[in-house]
Amino acid sequence: MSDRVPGVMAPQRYRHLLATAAREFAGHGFEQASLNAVIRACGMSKSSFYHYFGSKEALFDRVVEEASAALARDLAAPVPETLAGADFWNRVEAFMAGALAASAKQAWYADLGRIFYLPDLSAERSAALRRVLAGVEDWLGRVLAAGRSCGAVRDDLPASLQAELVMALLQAMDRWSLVHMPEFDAAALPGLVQRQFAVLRRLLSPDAG
Amino acid sequence: MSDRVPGVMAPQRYRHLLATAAREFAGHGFEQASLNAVIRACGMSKSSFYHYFGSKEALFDRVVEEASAALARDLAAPVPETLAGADFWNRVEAFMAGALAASAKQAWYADLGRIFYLPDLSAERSAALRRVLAGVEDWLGRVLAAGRSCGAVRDDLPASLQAELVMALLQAMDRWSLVHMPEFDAAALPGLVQRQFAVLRRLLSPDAG
DNA sequence: GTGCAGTGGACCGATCGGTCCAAATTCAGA
DNA sequence: TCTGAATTTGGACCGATCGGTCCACTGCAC
Repeated sequence: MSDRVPGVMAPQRYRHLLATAAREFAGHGFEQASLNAVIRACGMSKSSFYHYFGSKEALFDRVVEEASAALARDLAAPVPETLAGADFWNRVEAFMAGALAASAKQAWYADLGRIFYLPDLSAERSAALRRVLAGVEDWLGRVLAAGRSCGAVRDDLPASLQAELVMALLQAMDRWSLVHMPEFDAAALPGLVQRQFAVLRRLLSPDAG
Repeated sequence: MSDRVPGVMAPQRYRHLLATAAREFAGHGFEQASLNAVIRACGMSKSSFYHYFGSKEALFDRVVEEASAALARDLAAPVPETLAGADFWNRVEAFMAGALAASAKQAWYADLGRIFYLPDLSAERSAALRRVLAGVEDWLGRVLAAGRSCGAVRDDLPASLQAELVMALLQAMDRWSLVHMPEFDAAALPGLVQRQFAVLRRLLSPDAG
């Protein structure tokens, strides 16, 4: 009956470990996160952990890999070049709405978000995180290029700067929402999200809208 | 000849200690910063340090206090309400140019900047940092209010969100500049700074400019 | 039985912030 | 100039925590 496979953890313990680790890493960053705390919370002993993972870094990499893979699976990010056209901004908005809905559904995804843009310092240690960051950066860069190609995105600033600004704005909105959301009633929420999207659009659109 | 005052460190040693600590805190955040590394770098022993400071936290507080006091002295931030008027944006731009010039002059100020917006986690420990953050937040809020009162700043988003977005943008520009500045020749620099300011203005101005 | 995946837990060396005390240094009063 | 108190210092030491190692013991499969 048991689905045990040698060298592989039982699925539910594995999920529990990764979720606990994700929370810990998201909350404290890689260096400050306590591996001891994670395995303690999972009722796991040191030797058991090190039987399956080579190091704290390996656990971090696994968390990043699994979470980003799941997110990519759920998100179905469009090929950037297909966004170009007259309704560039409508397509972007549609994707963002979908992304927002998906990420609100899974705490797992929020942890991944906090992992990959809160602590710049953690990135240096994890090849997996660097890979994911590079992937997002590349995708965003191509989206911006597509927007420029159809006149929907202004070109008076370096694209790399625009990408950094977009990431910063999204992160700031996220952070603000976490803190101030409870103050707003649910009815005002869709309008707020829409106005937040409008901020991005205003930032990137050429002057003569 | 010696200007020794009981219970007070010799001025140059004091400055060296604070500067070293500022760099360490800015680079690693409060928790991850190594007090041992700081005093080692200053050729100071544990007991000497603890003779003058009660704790690592006290050192952090002192760094924040001294740096922010020096910055406030150099900056001469205008009373927000005096910015209101037809040339709100010109006044803001003038102030920002002055602030940029002042902060570029002193490495000390850059460290303070990194200290107070990179690690949200460090803020919880230091009353001094919380106080400075609250002061900046309050000042920025009043600037935004002044801008609204004269129609220079849009009011379709919560002011607290606008403040957070402004901080995020400034930080992102800062970070981007640190990385990408070397790629641009000095001639292109003033135009770039101007366009970065234009980004802020575009973010905050009402649609019908 | 025998072998091996899996586990508990003692243990390691390093680093952390912080304490303590005795020696060194400084300085005032005689 | 000597002396005694106060200030300042070096450095051993403390308990805790860290990531990581090691080994003996379990329990199941063949």
